[in-house]
Amino acid sequence: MKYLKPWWSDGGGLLHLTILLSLAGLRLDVDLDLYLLLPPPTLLWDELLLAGGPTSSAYALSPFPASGGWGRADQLHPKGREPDPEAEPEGRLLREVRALGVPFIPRTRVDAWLVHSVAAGEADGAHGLLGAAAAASSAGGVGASVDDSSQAAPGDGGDPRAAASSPLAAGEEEKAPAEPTAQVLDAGGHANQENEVLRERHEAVDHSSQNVENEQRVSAQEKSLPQKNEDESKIADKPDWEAEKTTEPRNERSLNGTETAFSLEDLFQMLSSQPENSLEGISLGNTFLGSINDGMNSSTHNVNFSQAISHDVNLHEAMLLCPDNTFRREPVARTSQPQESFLQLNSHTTTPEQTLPGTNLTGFLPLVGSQMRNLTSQDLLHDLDINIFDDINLMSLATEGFDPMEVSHLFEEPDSDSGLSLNSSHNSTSVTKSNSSRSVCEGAAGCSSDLESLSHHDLEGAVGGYYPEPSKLCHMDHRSDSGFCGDLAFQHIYHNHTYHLQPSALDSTSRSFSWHGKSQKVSKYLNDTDRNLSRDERRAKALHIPFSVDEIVRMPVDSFNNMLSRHYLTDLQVSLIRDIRRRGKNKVAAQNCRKRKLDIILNLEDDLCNLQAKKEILRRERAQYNKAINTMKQKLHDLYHDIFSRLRDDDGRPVNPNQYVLQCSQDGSVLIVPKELATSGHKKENRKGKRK
DNA sequence: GGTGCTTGTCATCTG
DNA sequence: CGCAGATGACAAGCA
Repeated sequence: MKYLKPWWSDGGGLLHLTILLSLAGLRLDVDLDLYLLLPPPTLLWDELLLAGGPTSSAYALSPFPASGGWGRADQLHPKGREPDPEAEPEGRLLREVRALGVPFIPRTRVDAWLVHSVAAGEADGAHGLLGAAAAASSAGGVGASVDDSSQAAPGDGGDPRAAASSPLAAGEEEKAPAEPTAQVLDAGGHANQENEVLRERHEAVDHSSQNVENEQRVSAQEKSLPQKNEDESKIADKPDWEAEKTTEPRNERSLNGTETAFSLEDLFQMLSSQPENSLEGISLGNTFLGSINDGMNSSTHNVNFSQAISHDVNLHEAMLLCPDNTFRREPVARTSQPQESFLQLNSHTTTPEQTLPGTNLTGFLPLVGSQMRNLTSQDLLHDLDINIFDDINLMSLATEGFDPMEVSHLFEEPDSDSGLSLNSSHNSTSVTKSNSSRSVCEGAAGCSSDLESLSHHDLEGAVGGYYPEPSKLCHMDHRSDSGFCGDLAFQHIYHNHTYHLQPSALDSTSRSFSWHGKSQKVSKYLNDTDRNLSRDERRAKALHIPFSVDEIVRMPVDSFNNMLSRHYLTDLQVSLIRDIRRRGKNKVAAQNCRKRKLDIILNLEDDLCNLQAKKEILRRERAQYNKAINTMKQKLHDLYHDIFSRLRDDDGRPVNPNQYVLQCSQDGSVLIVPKELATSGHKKENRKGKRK
């Protein structure tokens, strides 16, 4: 049995924690006790271990072992029983952190992991961070360095810091083998160990292909996991989009693990190198959007910053897949903490019930990555819809004149309108802002202490305006479940990014518009201007409608109604939205109608030309026929007189054509008949014909 | 300023 | 009956 070393076991861990917290300037009013109370996110792997699955040799990664060291979670915290934080070494950490007066205390596992990652990465270099990140991504999202068996076992009561070696050393010796991703990430120095671990796993699952490539085995293992693990089978039962998010990213990370490590390190180097403006130093717009663009352009190098911070997803997954769910808070408690709204907004990749409670502001970094890791091509579009812009909101908060005290104040005062101060932050603490980042911030600055203010920011993002009366505008149901909030956030944030397009642009955009593909909105949004807004757009801006006009118009009926029902909108807003939709629909209908009318007119003109041509042809034919008829009449007349000129009666005198007519009988003989008889005979024949 | 065209909007009809 | 689309009529904007 091998145990993982606690991240704080590194002597520099706490120092780096302090550094990070200081440079971040954040105070996230963390209840570390709660954080420490959370059961380890390793139950997934514990389940695998207990099930004798392929991870039987995997290390359980837990940042919350009872002994203060990384250890087997099942030995650390019996399922369903929460450890006493004060009785555990973590309490010392908490006390030390508090004693240092650090304004930032990780509240959540994500925070802790983030801090830990930075600490490990700075202490160990890129590799340490890489290993931690890899382990985090692989073993349930908790970055960890693997200690050898000599490390203090859980529950032995040893001081983890005293017993710990550097995470790097531990990581160098034994990379967290909980998932192949870690080996892929650290393939440089641990090929043998990787193979060993993989071999063990394959033996455990009686896998036939032991000689295949590591990647092949990795993929095979990953494919076999859902079949052997009950928890993962739940993932398979999820909808496709959800299943993809829970399964695909592993391959993604495996493929891009190296880039992930670099990006992650770069991220935190930026953090470290710019203490005062650390968060601003992260060119969110560039990094984030760059990742988006990369993801859209290429599926191979798409994940930059996003992937680097994506490991938290496994933390999510591991926690979410925790069978006993002891770490979850009750929904009531969840709703009682407004700051969790951000979590809910950020947890779309999971089911509403799977949201990670307590994820605070710092959680947005990994969460961004969690959604971005899949954003390779098509998935990017969908994930953008649901998740990314939520994260933009959060990250933009960091880049937009981020005032840590203000933010902490936001978190402390859920009902205040302090979220609106984010507007003022545009010209307050922000040193320099690129246009792009500013656009992002304006469009998606949705981080506030409560959902209401969040919605206001989203409104701002949607309409690019301000909030003269924020409390009267859009209201979001933060009392509803997290899924609601997630979807809500997805909707209004997603709406942000086509909003200021000119009608033509909107039209052109909307033609390629897909409810599952909105990546264009990112770049469109960056070019956002208030110029040439239509009347409805201005109206929407005035009322802070959190949706784009184009979207309001083009949204399917069901989606439209669903959208209205899911948002707390004033009657005025609803009325305006319906008017916008009606006018937009009618505008399109009028355009279609006119086009159709023009088409009809053109068709009629064409028909008229064709008919005139046909008429002319017929007229000419008629003239020709009449001419032929006249010719034949003339010939017949000539022939008639020629015949009579040659006829002689019994006396040898010429026959008068005025008294006689030629009559052809049925047998072909020609008779000379007096006209009286001929006319009477014709009458009789006519009568017979009429009788017949 | 008048004119014709385009476009948006409203009212009404239609399926 | 409600709704979305179609369409006639009107007005505004523009060249």
